Amino acid sequence: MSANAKETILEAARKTVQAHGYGGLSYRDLAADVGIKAASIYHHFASKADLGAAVARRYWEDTAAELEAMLAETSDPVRCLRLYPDTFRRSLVDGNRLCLCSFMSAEHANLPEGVRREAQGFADVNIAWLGKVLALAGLVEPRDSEARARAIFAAVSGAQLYARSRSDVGQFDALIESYRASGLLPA
Amino acid sequence: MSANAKETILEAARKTVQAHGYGGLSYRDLAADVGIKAASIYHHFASKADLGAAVARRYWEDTAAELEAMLAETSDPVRCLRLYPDTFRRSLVDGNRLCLCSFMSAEHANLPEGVRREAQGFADVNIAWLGKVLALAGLVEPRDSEARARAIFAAVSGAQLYARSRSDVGQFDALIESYRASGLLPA
DNA sequence: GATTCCCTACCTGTCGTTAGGCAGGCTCGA
DNA sequence: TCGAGCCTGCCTAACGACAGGTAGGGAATC
Repeated sequence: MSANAKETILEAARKTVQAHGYGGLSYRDLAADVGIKAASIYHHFASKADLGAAVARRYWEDTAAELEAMLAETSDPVRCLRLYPDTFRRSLVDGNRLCLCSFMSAEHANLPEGVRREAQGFADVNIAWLGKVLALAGLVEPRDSEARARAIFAAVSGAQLYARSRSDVGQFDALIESYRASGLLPA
Repeated sequence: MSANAKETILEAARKTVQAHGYGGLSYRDLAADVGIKAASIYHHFASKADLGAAVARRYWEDTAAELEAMLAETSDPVRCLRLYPDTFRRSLVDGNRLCLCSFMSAEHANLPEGVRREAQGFADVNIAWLGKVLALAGLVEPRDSEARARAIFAAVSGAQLYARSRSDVGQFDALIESYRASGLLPA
């Protein structure tokens, strides 16, 4: 447990926040999850705010790497747009979890400043990537690509939120399909 | 204070939940808000779960009435679709608040069953109304109107969530405009 | 006289956080 | 090679604050 305790804590905390939010993250429960005591977490993170910020930062870093890898692998922007909703879909499949950024956006008013900032990073990363891919695909006017990117990100987030409220991934799939039918996403 | 204490509590609780969620709703703070003591709330609501369910129920009832009134007033479905995002916009303007249903959807895993059910009622009401209006407007195939209604509801919710995370109503307006430009909403 | 509405006082449990200690592995001078 | 000292990672125990909820009483209303 010792070697990568910090990583184990980060991972467990991420999963908890995606299910119960930052407010639902408790040092005692988290410690029990990873098999240590609550006070021991303070050896790795100075405060809950520090932990929250670290979790959110790791979340967008991982996502940025994953999205870049996807684009590098296929180099087909339209296919990338097709695959994009899958990251959100996976959270739902994995225990009906929400995007960490969405949960923290809801909790916006209760969040320490550092946590808030890192949570926004996730949206920034997604929108930047979508904007780039949309420009590569040439589906929208270049000057509209960032606005469209934001729209796609917000809409997919909303779809995940709705599907989660029904504990039904099928609802997510249907919503994405509707986005394609309506023209928000390429068909 | 006595005559409509229950109503005052419901209203104050609704505003708190829209800002801090069900988890962020505390009997002590709520009591202080309305000018009584925490224990006195139990004369009106038997438990926090009861209060939460009542707040959510009132929320969708009010929304249902408001939407029906709007449709009855203008009887122009396209204009109704144009005005629809305004309900969400108003929450943002009023203290950067979120839709109560969206917040509770995020908190889904932490909610008592009764609260969860009433929170879903809001989405049901919105989707049913949107479906009806879309059918009246004849903008989509009748058999697609409910799916499109769901898509609009989810997308607008997502837009509100994103705008809130930036404390910027302008982002909401821009997102709605993008939805119109892309064809999700009529232009 | 019963009901309504609110009160004070208190219960148990959980929260984030801190103080202080203990065991094992590291470095480094004698 | 040995032991001293230090760092790391974890522990137990406790702190004050706050949570939801309860018991029981007092005053006004019907």
